[in-house]
Amino acid sequence: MRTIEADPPTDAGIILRRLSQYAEFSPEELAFLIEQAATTEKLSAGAELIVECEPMNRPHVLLSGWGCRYRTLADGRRQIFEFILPGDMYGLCHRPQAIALTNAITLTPCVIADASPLGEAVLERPQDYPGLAAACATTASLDEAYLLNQLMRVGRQTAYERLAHLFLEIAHRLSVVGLADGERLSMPLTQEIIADAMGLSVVHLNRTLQQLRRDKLIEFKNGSARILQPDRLAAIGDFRVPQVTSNECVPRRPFGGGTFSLAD
Amino acid sequence: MRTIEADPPTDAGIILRRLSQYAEFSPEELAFLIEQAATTEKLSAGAELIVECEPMNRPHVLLSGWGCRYRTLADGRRQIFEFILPGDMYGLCHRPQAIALTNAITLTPCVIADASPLGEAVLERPQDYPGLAAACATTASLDEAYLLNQLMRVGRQTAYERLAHLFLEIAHRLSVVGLADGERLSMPLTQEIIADAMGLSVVHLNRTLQQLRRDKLIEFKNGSARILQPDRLAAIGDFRVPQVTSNECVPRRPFGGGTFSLAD
DNA sequence: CGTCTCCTTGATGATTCTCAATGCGCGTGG
DNA sequence: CCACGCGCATTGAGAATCATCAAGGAGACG
Repeated sequence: MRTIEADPPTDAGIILRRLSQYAEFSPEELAFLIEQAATTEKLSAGAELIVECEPMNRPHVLLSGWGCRYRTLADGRRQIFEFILPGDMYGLCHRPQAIALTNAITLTPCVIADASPLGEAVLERPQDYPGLAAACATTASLDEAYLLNQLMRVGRQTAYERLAHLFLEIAHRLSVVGLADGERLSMPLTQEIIADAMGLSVVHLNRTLQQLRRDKLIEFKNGSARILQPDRLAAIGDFRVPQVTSNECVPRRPFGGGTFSLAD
Repeated sequence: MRTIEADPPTDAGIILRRLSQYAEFSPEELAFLIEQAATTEKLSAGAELIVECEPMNRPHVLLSGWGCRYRTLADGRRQIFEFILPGDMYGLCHRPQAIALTNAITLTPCVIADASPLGEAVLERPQDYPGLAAACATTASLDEAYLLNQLMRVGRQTAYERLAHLFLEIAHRLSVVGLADGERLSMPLTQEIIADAMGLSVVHLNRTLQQLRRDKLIEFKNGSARILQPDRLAAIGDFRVPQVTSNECVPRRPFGGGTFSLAD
């Protein structure tokens, strides 16, 4: 299941690409970040990243592939809480002796990097790494924002609306790390996975996806998706790009719906 | 809507009662904590605590009353993310210049205390206040655990199961601060509020509550509830007491269902 | 060529929502 | 004191959403 790989394979840049969105880094911080991708590990799909109720060990960065955090009920029903996308960190927690609140697994073959030094720097000596600390705090807040979005979708939106919102959110997250252009994005999830994330049955999810395709809103083709009408999707799913740090912020207005460009 | 009150009215002890569950405090930390309840403020029901998309200002502690975090869709559908109970903190964020991801309001008349010094101590000088920092980290993790529980309920449980789980969770949280004994707890929520939290319509919530009463699982009487059969409720809702720091932790087993006593 | 995974479809039923109306307690003002 | 309004709980009826069960098809792969 696990293969240690000493040579940095390709993507150390994805960490930079991601985190440099959220703060300015000193040259030392940059060097420190690049080092994080020194030791990487390849995982096949279905590998355990985090096990619920066990102590959290080292924080990691996902360099490529998709993962998710989830929990199951006693009878096997599964709820996926959030997807872990390339450039995301997982396993970082402020609390000492923290135990995991959820499971996490890989959904596709993945490459991960041990980010223990980064985690330690941010938690133990934030004053020495202000840029890194700020960037990690921002990613943590974004994670919370995605979790809240997820709850909003599952709690108060129809299946159709949920999917519109989900695909825009994923497209946006992927575009931040350069894995989605204006319309096309990679979408390696099976319908069962999407269903477990959206709180739907596979059958109903399948039919709702068909509806989206029939309405010419999204296309799917062997592992990738194409957002055909981002504006209509945004209106349907009431999607807005998450805003976590103070800049402008469009206040919520009924049916106003901030227009959304996948390019940004 | 707001009334400034200089004299500490009654409950400074609730902060201690809550936080001392999670860490040992030095005498200085204790004194520091007690000071937090010096300036309190009374709010009526429906008062805004946090406004989405606006910069977060000072962190607070809720001393009495209930609040919630929520967001609404463009057409008015509301999702309540979590309840804020006596002893809970809100408005604390690691990120500088953070903007609020959700709204928060009071659901009943409330008394709040400004916890800015506490927030500053924990965020800026955690090494000087190790106990406080650890306790706040733990409460933050518990908040995340409650949010995940909420998503689990709404995404994968039936209305009946959701309510069983919710009431046990609230009973447990209240018992931590001494506001619930083994079976009886205060329950000042309207059905509309519970419905918005559980992602249900008011009508269906009403009928599901009746079912719980008919099944002799819970009783409701003018603003308070009585848990009649905690074990059966725990089995129905698949409830387990949240475990956030490393001690023993019952691993998830199909239909094993850790038994649950409200007393602890 | 068989097997496996995943997607798709049809049929049926349960869950849940919406609309609309009624009842009940409580405070307020006449 | 009583009528009234208001917020909240409750009920009935009908419809939409969504789940379940079961089966078939398409593609990948050894």
